[in-house]
Amino acid sequence: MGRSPCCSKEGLNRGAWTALEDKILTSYIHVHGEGKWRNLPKRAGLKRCGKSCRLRWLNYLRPDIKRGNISHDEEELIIRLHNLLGNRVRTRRWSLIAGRLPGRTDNEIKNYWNTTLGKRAKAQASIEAKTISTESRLNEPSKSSTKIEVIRTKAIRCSSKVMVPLQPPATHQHGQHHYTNNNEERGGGFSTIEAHNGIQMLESLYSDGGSNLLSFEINELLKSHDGGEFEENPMQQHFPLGEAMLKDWSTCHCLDDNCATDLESLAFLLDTDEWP
DNA sequence: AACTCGCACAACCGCGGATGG
DNA sequence: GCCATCCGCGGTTGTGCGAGT
Repeated sequence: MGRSPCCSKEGLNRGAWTALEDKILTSYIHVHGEGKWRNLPKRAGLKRCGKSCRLRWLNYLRPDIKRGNISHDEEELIIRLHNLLGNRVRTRRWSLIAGRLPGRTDNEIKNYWNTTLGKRAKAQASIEAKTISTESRLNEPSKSSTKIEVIRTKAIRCSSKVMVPLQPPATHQHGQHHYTNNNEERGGGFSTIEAHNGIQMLESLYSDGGSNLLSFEINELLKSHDGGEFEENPMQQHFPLGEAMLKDWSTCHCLDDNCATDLESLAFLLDTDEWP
């Protein structure tokens, strides 16, 4: 049977939107409101696909869109919510996260995760893998003859030299894309990876003592998932957010600016090429 | 100055759920 | 219940821009 395409692609504009197209779309929506995306281009006189119009409006033209860099608070919220929702396959993950961040779009958050936070997650995963590999090698010297592929990373050397604070890590410079709390730092203080299921995560969210997550719609989250059970989340290995960590974060004493100094030095160690 | 590379973000694409006839 | 259509989501791609060489 197959699906018919959302629109004929012939004769339609593609790529970047022009100022005139933006103006036409904005004016049309102001008059007629959102919705009916399929017919909107024809009615508005735009040579665009309806989906393209919808995307342009939702991600860029909407008046309540908040432009600018993701703040530290927003970033933490994204991470926490991603850990909560990241294992939920096709259950409006990004849109749910975006719903907790006024003025932010799901596309923006998704991009931010893919470009920034996701990389930190991967880096963290490599650190953990290397740490586990090293520890197991030390614990089992008789197996030294076995060829184990070890990826040498700067980070693992760092983890062996720098005692990672028990406190959760500090903040970054706002608005400059100058982050000092990359994920290596964030996860480094936890030598073990706590595997939480979603309910535990939710409980920890509710115990966070004052953040706006207190108003998190647990039922809304659960009702869209069959039985409310969470699958195993590989990302939780990347962001080992234990309950204690979440609680510590919620108290926000970790967010003092003066905490950033140690983490900046840690970041320097992670970045340096002087490791053998 | 010219070129390369990496990053950030806007936009596109395909799929699945919801809905109505 | 079946089918067609619309809407919305996540994954991916394309592109502009700044930094580095």
